[in-house]
Amino acid sequence: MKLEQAAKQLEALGNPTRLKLYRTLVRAGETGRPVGYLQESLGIAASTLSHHLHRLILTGLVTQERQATTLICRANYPVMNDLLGFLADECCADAACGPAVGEAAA
Amino acid sequence: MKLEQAAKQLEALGNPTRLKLYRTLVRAGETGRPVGYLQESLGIAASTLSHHLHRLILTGLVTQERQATTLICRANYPVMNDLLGFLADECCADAACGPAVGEAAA
DNA sequence: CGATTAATTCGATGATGTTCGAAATAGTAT
DNA sequence: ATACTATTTCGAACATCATCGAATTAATCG
Repeated sequence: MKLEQAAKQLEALGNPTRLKLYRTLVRAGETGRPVGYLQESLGIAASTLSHHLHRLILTGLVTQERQATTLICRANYPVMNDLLGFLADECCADAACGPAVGEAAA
Repeated sequence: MKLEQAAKQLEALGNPTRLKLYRTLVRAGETGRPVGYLQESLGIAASTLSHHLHRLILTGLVTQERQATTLICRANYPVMNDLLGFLADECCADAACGPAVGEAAA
């Protein structure tokens, strides 16, 4: 059931700390950011960050790759596009919506 | 801070029951749906539905209008479009994303 | 191997969320 | 006013979440 998956991803983004975290990664692009950088950047305990990262990774919104001792985190853009598509599809299934939103699902 | 507002809306949609509820309203269009209809449709206790509706209304995603003894609920499309715009903006601020998503923010 | 750096897991605590049934409220019609 | 329908609020039980510090694991380098 696709709805369950979408709900999990929305819930993952529906926390201010995680949304900031995700935004940071999205803005970082393909380069990604090391966990340590994110921790300093957000100013939270390493264990708390690890917890939030884990949740984002579980939903597929974020990926990790090791580089020696540091872990590089990256936003998973296709997953976000799927989520936007789901929302746009739901939004425009039967109803008239704002301009151009339907395009996101294409 | 716009991010806090977006996080609240995402959290509101990030629960399977509420996402189903919201989807039903979105598909109903401007006609909307009475609370009683939604309750039967979702098969949950009236008090539970009322709780979820309240959360959606607090974030601005849903509106209500009285018609005699029944309350008509409607999806608030502009709010959803703002949310999609926020996500698309974040997504495409510095990074290359999938096709056409940038259009959702226009 | 031993030391060092980077990040996660563990364990605990307080806060918040989900759900229900029962009781209360809002609105209408007789 | 009374009765009736539609919905919300209340109170409670159980589950999940957010956060931290301390202890642990993973990976490299001397």
